[in-house]
Amino acid sequence: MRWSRYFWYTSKEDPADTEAPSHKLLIKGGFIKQVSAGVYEFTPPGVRVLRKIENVVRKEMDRSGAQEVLLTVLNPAELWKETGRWELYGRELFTLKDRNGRDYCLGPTHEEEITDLVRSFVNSYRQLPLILYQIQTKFRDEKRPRFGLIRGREFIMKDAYSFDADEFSAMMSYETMKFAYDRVFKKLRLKTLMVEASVGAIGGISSHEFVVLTDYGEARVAYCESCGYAANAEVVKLSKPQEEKEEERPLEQVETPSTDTIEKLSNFLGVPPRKILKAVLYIVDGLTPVMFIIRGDRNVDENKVSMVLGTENFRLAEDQELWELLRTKKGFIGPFNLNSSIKVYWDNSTYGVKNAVIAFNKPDYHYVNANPGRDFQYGEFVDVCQVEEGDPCPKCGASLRVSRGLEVGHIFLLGTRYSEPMRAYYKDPQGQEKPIIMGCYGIGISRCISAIVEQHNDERGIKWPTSVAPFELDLICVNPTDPQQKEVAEHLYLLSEEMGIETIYDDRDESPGFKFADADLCGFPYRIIVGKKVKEGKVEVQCRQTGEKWDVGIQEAIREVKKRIEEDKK
RNA sequence: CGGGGUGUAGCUCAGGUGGAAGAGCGUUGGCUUUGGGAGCCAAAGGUCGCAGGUUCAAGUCCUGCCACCCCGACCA
Repeated sequence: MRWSRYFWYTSKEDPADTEAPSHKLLIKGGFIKQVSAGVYEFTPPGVRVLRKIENVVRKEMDRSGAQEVLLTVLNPAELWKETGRWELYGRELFTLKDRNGRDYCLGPTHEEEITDLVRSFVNSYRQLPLILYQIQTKFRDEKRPRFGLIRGREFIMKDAYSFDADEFSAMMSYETMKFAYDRVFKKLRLKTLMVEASVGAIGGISSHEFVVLTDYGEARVAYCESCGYAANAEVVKLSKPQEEKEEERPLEQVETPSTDTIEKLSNFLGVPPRKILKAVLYIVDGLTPVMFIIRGDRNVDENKVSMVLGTENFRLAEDQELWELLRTKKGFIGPFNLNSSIKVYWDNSTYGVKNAVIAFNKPDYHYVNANPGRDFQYGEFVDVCQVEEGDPCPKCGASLRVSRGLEVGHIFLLGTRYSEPMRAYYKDPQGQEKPIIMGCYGIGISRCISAIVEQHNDERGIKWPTSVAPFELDLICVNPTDPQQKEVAEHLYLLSEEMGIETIYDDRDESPGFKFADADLCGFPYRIIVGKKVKEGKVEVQCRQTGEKWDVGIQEAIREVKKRIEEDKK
């Protein structure tokens, strides 16, 4: 491809309104252009990267026996009503009506549709197992799109669905996908961590996420460097700590004016936050108050709360509700003198404290030196504590590391969540009707572009792994007005095409620095520079990943680059 | 959905206290230049996010709305 004719425009200036390196570089490098919040266009080079990723995924899916389908973007509401998700999915669902007033949505995921497809053809155990997949644009009306392709409202996803006759077979399908995912991410040069994930309120059986560690992810991931345990922070179990050994001091009521945060209270009393018992009041389903007591230096993990409550429909109580329910205000909530209708849960972290500070619903007062058994009674213990760096690994007890991560893949053994309500049944060898066991497996294709850039960039720009680079080779003619340079460059261009190298030939009439800067920014794995040295029969080869550069004879240049490209792609 | 911020040329931004719409980059034409985002000359380019209001006069002040970005809660 001759750059002078190619629809590819980079920017010298950093784009405004971008934060994440991948977002910045993809826009600056002219791979994508924003159309509205979370909606992006792909330019020709952007599409080339996208297609390469798709093809890596496609190849590994096909290799593991999955078969490609193409479902629809426009989904009729009826299917979604069959599983109840028309209501459950909530505001994330992009919905619309046709001219006759019939309801549709733009598919955010395709369990309903694939189940419908399968139930209409599969009716015998002989037709199972089966794995179908598609690569399709999805739509989710996200509350907050973020970081370019990392979280869009329109995005491209590979979603696969497995159909099995029994749970054992379903586990096999699950494992097959797990291995396929490992291969995919290896080929994309994405360092991922496979973490245990929440099976969520829909009650799946098993679930793992493939996570890229980066500050611009939205998942919190905990992992153990000593035993290899890794999990989404929300599923890491934290148990009761050792009982503290400390002499019990006499209980006091202390006036603690306007200490409405743990920090203020801790400073005011000169007591470390871990000795303070914090109470948090939630309102469930808009009416039922539920109180959680947790150690002051810890935070409530609302994902864990939803597990305890069995619903996601809860929120923190507002100031007015605190007054109506407890006659107190924020900072002075405690488990004392409560109306019996208020359920109180004690987080495991509160176990065994001695001489604690705790509020008792009297504004501007706290108890100091409160001790369990003597001054208050524990109730039901739960685990709603957000995991922090250094917490004990639930497998081996070593210190956990906690880090932000970007979820690029998710595998989920669904069971019969969809097949049951949609009556996707098959007849077993005994002639019994049974629901198909399903699994679903996603890879965020467009998100992977960002993830790769997050892991492969430097201050000059992107460093694409060869397997996904828009072009493998950037051929730069330093001075196209020099007939000798021009001739050599044209020759090498033709030769590279002949050798099957994907080459962009930078024949633009621009200054050398301009072309070099673009080469760095756009991240081609290899660069051949045709410049002054052609007089000595040499050109320069550069490798973007390693930064090495060396001169080679004009005749050897293409062959040498070809060899390296082949190496990279293994 | 809560909190914060931004909106002026294609892009990045400047425009105290109201008084003729600006710069750099990019674009177009010309000349020069060619190993790290070149130089000189000339030119084109604007619904100052939108709608109201105050005022002799609004990019600037007031009200409402919209869009986008960031932080939190949620998804690949």
